[in-house]
Amino acid sequence: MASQQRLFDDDPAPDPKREKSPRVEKSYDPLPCWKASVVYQEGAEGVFDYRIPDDLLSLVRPGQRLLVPLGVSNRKVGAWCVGTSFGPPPISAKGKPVRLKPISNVIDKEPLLSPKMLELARWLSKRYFCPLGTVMETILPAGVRKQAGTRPTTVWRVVDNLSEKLAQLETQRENAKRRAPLLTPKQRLALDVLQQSPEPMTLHELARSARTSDVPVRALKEMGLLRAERIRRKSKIFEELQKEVPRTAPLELNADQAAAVARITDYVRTGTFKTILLHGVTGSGKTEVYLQSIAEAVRLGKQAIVLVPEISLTPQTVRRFRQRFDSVAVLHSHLTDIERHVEWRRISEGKAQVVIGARSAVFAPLDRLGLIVIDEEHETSFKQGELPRYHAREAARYRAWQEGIPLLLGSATPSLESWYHAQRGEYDLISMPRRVNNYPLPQVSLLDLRTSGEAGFAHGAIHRKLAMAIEDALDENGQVILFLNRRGYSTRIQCPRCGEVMKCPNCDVPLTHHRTERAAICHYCDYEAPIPRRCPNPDCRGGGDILFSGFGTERLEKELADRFSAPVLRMDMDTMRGRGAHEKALAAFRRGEYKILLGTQMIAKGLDFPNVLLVGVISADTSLYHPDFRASERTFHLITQVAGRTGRGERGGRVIVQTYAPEHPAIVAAARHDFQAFVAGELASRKRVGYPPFTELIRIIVRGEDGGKTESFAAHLADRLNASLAEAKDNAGAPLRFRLMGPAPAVFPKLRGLWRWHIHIRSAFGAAMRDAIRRALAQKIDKPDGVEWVIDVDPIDML
DNA sequence: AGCACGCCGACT
DNA sequence: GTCGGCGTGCTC
Repeated sequence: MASQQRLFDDDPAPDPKREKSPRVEKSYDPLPCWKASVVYQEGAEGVFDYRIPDDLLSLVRPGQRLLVPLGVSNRKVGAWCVGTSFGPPPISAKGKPVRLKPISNVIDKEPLLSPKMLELARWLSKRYFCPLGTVMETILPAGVRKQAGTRPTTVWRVVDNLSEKLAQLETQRENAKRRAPLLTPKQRLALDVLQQSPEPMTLHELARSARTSDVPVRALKEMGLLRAERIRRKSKIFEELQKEVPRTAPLELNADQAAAVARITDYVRTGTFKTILLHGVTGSGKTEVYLQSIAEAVRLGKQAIVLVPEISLTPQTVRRFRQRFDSVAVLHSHLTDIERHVEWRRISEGKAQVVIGARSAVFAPLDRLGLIVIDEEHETSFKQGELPRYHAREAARYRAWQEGIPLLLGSATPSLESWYHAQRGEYDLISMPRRVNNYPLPQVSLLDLRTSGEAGFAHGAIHRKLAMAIEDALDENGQVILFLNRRGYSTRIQCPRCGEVMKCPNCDVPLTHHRTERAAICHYCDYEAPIPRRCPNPDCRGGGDILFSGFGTERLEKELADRFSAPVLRMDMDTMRGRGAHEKALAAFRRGEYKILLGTQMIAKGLDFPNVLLVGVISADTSLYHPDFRASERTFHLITQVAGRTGRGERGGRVIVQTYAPEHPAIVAAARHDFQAFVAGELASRKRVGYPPFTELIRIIVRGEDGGKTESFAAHLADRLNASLAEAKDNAGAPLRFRLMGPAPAVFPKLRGLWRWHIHIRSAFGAAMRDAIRRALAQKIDKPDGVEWVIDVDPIDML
């Protein structure tokens, strides 16, 4: 402490805090060493390097999670190893070499993500503006991360130098002049059992296998003949056997299907990256094409991923795959953490031939991939609505490219994006324009609500002609599906005198009257308010009853019950809460316990009931006038998909579509089953206005409690982006074109109590646009408190 | 996300 | 003068 001696009285007293870190640091010797590059599981963004200490050198590999010290306190945090290298430490911003801290420990013994999955993660991170650590956390299911269904256990094996050890003990025994043999018969037996066992055992297991108590086993342990090992063991549920499903033979293919399978398997056999768009009308037998194409991949010793929309991932779908393949793994959001962990392990151990699942199953850790299939590829549920806002179709394309394998996209109504690429010859197009068994597509008639003679919905949601058709279908002992994409009872609660509509205080959207809940409910934030008796507006306090108008499924259900004697099943988010409710309801409908099925989106797709003779669309226009450039496309998809739910048996089927816009191209085309006409018109109009698929689109949403702060920050962001885009344009060798619009108030300017502004950027030069945005965001952004913002690349939700 | 640093006002 | 308020910025 001599150095702390004070030379002058006015010298500052030595600061004890400084003692530990002397002002003059010993210069750090930047010797090259083994380094691990990591990204943190949460917290700071960016890649950081750590020194790999010698004792961990053989244990650390990319794709593993590590425990590393962070910050001055060196608290231990989880991090993903994204690379290892030998070399000098990196240079800090101040120009000095960084003093690398050593890794504390490994979390996983083995890498959880392969180098290829790491590459995929890097690509996702860049493309969707998402921190790499967050992407890694998404790729690995939560159940695996938490090692759900396993617990740490001590297991024992026989020591390696057993004979030596025994000889030693024998000598001791002789020296002690003990007459009894070294090991009792029970001990001898237990030791033999453990020696024979390929796996180490717990003390309890060993005692049981040797048909004895734990006394002899403990004795062996005391003698030092057993060696302990700490491992994570799977709990019972993990060992649960996969249900045996009776095998069925492949169906006979028609000419279209056979040709499709031949084309697809050609790419599978040669191992060629190619995106194939399988355009097959509803009921054309696309699933059988998937099954037989996958069967070929399996014959070649390869594996397949099948992505389906969450909603159609029913036990029936899964059973169809289980009937054809020995080992099918299933991944979807309704699994428990443990179930998902079980499936993931089976997959990563190479035991699954086919993985079927929703969006995130695109990350299934298969290493002999031969084919990826995306069914209903136009479905918007393949886009994740939160960080990372990836599209499974794009992630799948990247994987297919990585592996050199085909990606098969199937749909009756392909997305405009995929169709456009097929038109340009970038994707292979395979058409199946006929239904299996040559069943005709159902006849679709439009019911013009403007001229139907009954003004609006005043007399109910079901018009005379539709009601008659329902009667006919029921008379023939058939079933009916009615589609109405609105939950609740009445969609508008209004004062008859002042006209005030009851709105959500957090979201500024009209509240929906829900009868069962006896409340006015906001469909965006779940705000609930009691139904007022009279107008709550103090200036009005008007007389007369509150006016309820607009139809939801709840009200339609009541109308059906009043008008028809047939049993009615309602399926929407309100009636289908809880695990398995969906499957149960559909099974009951299949058994014929219900004659009429009415519901929202969730009944529009995938259902296959041969006895459905009539499909009714209550209001085709609901989705048509959204201020969203995809409104037409969505409407077309919906009507086509719903219509496809009938005519799936020998008895045929018909469709009635109630609409106020019977001339709208999307509705006309859907009624004629004319996809070609629809896309031709829609593509032309997208081209005219410069929207996808002719440009790529990026949306930036700014949200905040304070409307003014939110708006001004959005404006600041837009300025910054504009500057960066302009710079990119100037520096480019070729002419680039970017269009930035906004900031403008979002379609719902206030949601969940937050004001919302958005900015849209479009360009045919997607990569250049993303680069320019990346540069704009690389600099520090002074974001006011209480304001948040997100980037959505290729957004689906434009509201 | 946590933690230190630092620049301002209230108090011994 | 010193304590502590929390805004700012860094973490290998």
